[in-house]
Amino acid sequence: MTDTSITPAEKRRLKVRDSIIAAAERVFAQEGEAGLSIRRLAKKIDYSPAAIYKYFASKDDLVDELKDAFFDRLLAQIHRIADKETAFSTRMADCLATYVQEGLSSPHHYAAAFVGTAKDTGLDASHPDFTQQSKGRAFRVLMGMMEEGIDLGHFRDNLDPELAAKSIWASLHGLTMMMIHIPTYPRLSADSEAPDRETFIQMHADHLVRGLESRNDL
Amino acid sequence: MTDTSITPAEKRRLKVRDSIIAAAERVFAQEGEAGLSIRRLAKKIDYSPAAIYKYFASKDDLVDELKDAFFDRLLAQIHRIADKETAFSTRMADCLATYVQEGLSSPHHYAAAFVGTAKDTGLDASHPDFTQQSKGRAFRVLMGMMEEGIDLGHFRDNLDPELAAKSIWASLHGLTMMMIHIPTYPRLSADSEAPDRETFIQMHADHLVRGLESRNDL
DNA sequence: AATTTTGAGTGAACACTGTTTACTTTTTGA
DNA sequence: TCAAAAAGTAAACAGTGTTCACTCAAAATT
Repeated sequence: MTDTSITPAEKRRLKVRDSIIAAAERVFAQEGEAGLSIRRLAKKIDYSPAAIYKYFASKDDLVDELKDAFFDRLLAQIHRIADKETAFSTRMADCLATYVQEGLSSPHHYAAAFVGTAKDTGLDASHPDFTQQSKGRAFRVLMGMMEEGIDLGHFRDNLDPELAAKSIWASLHGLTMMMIHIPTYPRLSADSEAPDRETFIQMHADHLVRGLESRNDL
Repeated sequence: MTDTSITPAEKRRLKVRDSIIAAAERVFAQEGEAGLSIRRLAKKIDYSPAAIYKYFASKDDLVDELKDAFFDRLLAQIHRIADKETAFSTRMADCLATYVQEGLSSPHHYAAAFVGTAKDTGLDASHPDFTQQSKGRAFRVLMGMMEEGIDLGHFRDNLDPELAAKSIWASLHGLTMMMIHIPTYPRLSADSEAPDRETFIQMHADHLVRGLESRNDL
């Protein structure tokens, strides 16, 4: 039990590695990938640029780590809502809104997480890593709620849970991206009655849920 | 009438300018902004890199022109559908699908058009250029259909056309971006019954329209 | 305890990037 | 014809990610 097989050398190495990530995170959060240069990063932690390549194979690898960490946080927030035992409708709506809001809280992370990198497995459920990844796990939460909604009779029973979940996800993704890239979204003119972002997000979520609901007509 | 005040010199200048744009377009369409370098572009058209700066203030300016041209094409496609005199429902659904498909036909253009550049006016209707821009004009088409749908009684009459249109747009944008960045979207596993993209786009559009439709309950 | 081996860290270079500046050459208008 | 304007360029500046040969200190082995 005492032998955790972690030598002091490894401990030191991890410390340096973490300091690189921490510094990178600070820059990335504020300026995104464009503002994060290896040389700049090296200066910040008092190492040579080449040193960073002893810890990360490439800049992309380093940035991927930041993205993964972000998606872990996102997943945690989603679970914080999804695991509640509140009524289904509010739980669902809250989940959708939380997804967008968490994305907006780290716009650079969120946007970067969706531009395809090499090791990106997309949402291909057949990929071995899929269920392990935070992105995949976040999707499974959404898909689980989808199934619950269908079982409860809230949603049309002719829906394919996976496809419906992917449709919803796309819509959430779109709003998040719009709000990230267009600072004024969804403000109209300089009009007085423009809704704040939070209420617009809720409206959006409301539209999405309505699109799935079961009805008498048709 | 004969004096269009376009000198041979201006004509030549425009020819060179167009050749720059044409070459840039070819590279950009296939490799995106990352693959488009001024030096590479200069080689392709047999000019020095510095020459390009006699025609464009910056690379961003040049790329902006490509984006604008793309959005003009997108708008044209939208109008091709929207101006038809078919039934409202099919017209609306076709418009939404066309938007996504046109985005997918030029993924680099589409994705790049939404990362904010300096002169980007977003969707702020108060901005003087807003109605002139293709993006703004495309939005007005969508918003017009929104109003039509409400008038016809298809959509709930308590909807704000502008906000509803922006919600729909965000959802379309999301699906387009997902399909651009995740090559397998929305494929499930290697399952047989995975729908092709076109039917998924239609399903998505269907969900969106349903979310706006008027109903008896509630 | 001495010696070998491993690994951390580095300076300098490579091959790029967008952009600017000073300069030459060509074209145009008077 | 000649001055002025415009077109085009080579070279440099200030960056970028990355690699390589190298040093030096720490760990492992004898």
